[in-house]
Amino acid sequence: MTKSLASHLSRSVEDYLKVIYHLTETGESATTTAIADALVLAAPSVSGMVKRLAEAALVEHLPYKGVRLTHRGRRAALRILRRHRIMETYLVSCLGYTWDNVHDEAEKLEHAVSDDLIERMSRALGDPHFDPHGDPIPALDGHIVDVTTTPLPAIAVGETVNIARVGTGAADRLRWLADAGLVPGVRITVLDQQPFNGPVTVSLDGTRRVIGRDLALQLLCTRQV
Amino acid sequence: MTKSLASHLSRSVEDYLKVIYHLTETGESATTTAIADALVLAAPSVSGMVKRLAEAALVEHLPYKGVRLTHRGRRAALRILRRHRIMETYLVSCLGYTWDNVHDEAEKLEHAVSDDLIERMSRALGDPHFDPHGDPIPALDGHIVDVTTTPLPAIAVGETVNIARVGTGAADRLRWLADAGLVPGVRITVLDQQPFNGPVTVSLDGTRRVIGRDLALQLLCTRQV
DNA sequence: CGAGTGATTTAGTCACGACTAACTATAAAC
DNA sequence: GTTTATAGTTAGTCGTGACTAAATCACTCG
Repeated sequence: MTKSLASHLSRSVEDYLKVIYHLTETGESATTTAIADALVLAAPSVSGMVKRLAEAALVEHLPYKGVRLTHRGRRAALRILRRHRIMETYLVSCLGYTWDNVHDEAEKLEHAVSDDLIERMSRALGDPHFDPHGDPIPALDGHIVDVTTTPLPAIAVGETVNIARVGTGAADRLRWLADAGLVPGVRITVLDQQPFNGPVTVSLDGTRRVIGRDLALQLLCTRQV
Repeated sequence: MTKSLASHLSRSVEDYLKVIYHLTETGESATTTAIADALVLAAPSVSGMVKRLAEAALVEHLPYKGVRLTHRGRRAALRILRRHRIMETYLVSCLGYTWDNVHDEAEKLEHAVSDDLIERMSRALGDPHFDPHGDPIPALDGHIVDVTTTPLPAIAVGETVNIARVGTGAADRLRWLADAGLVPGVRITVLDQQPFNGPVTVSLDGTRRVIGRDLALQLLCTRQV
């Protein structure tokens, strides 16, 4: 029974929380400018909103230092993340979207759908734990699995790994990867690692793929299985 | 220099257009108070918005008289109506909603979904022409079919008709009707019409149903097969 | 025809969430 | 340790879209 006191958070507030969560999750600190950059807003707008978020007890603000989500803020952020990822998965699995064009649609819908609808979608999908990009879907209780992955360039030649996750949202890159068959779930063997940030060569279903450094860094792999 | 437009109408503007369309469609005149009542707003709020809508050339405003949609306003309203009805149909057909609880969800989503998504949903449904309540779904070009219906109390005893449409959105009434099997598409024969606004008795698949006056008025029927 | 009533509009506020301009804190450079 | 660049904050404004209070229009009734 979710008595979300934050009965209703505005669209903007949800966007801020999502960005703050993402920044802290990826190790960056959630500074005013980092948030402003991510949301494409002017810094003073962020300063103002941060103050309101702090008043609403969604973040703790250390002036001139940055912000940290409170427990409530984190719960709210995870709820939005769940919506976003379930939505993306649903659009891809049930409505023929491709993983490179779901993001924008999900971005708008995550603020509009009810909890009920999200749970219906989740059920229709068999309650998945990962979205099409391999990102973990937070559970209803806020629990989110933490998969340890290794970027492809750090995998030794000869090793066989699974692609677990793709760390980019850029549509053109995603399209290229999909065309090459390099999607979460597939198994690849590293055939060659060129030095000096050179490309990686892998074998996928017996065929060779050469992957540039930038892209290879976005392919996050797991060793087990 | 109020230019604004087409590109994106705000959520509020869309709601106003929808209500104005609905009012004029059902024969009522779209006066300030009628709009205010429908949207549960204070009259001055409506006055203000009507002015803005008129500046944006979405409505024509005859002060103290009421408002009429312009061609552009009508097109915009029909686009939203299409979204709403496709959405309702999709939620019922694909996500297990019942016709009495789709309205609110569709109400929020109609403002957030892209045209692309709506068309995907429409295709997934086989491009339906009617929503679960029997309301016609406007086509992409704005064309909307006009089905001539007769309220059940005006059908003569002995006549057999089809229920084409249900003219209420009230969840409790819809639930009762669904339980009784009185949904769009079914064929019924009028067995009795009590005078003085009394109930109507019909036969549905050989079983009898007695329907109170209020509800019977909401059942809009067609005679042709 | 004038008074009254109800619908409508104007006037003035408020909250939200963006912006620019200008000020201040922190940290790095000499 | 002062200077300076950069990041952050304050102050003030704007647009949207709601509100209340007060004025105004239109129509009906005596």
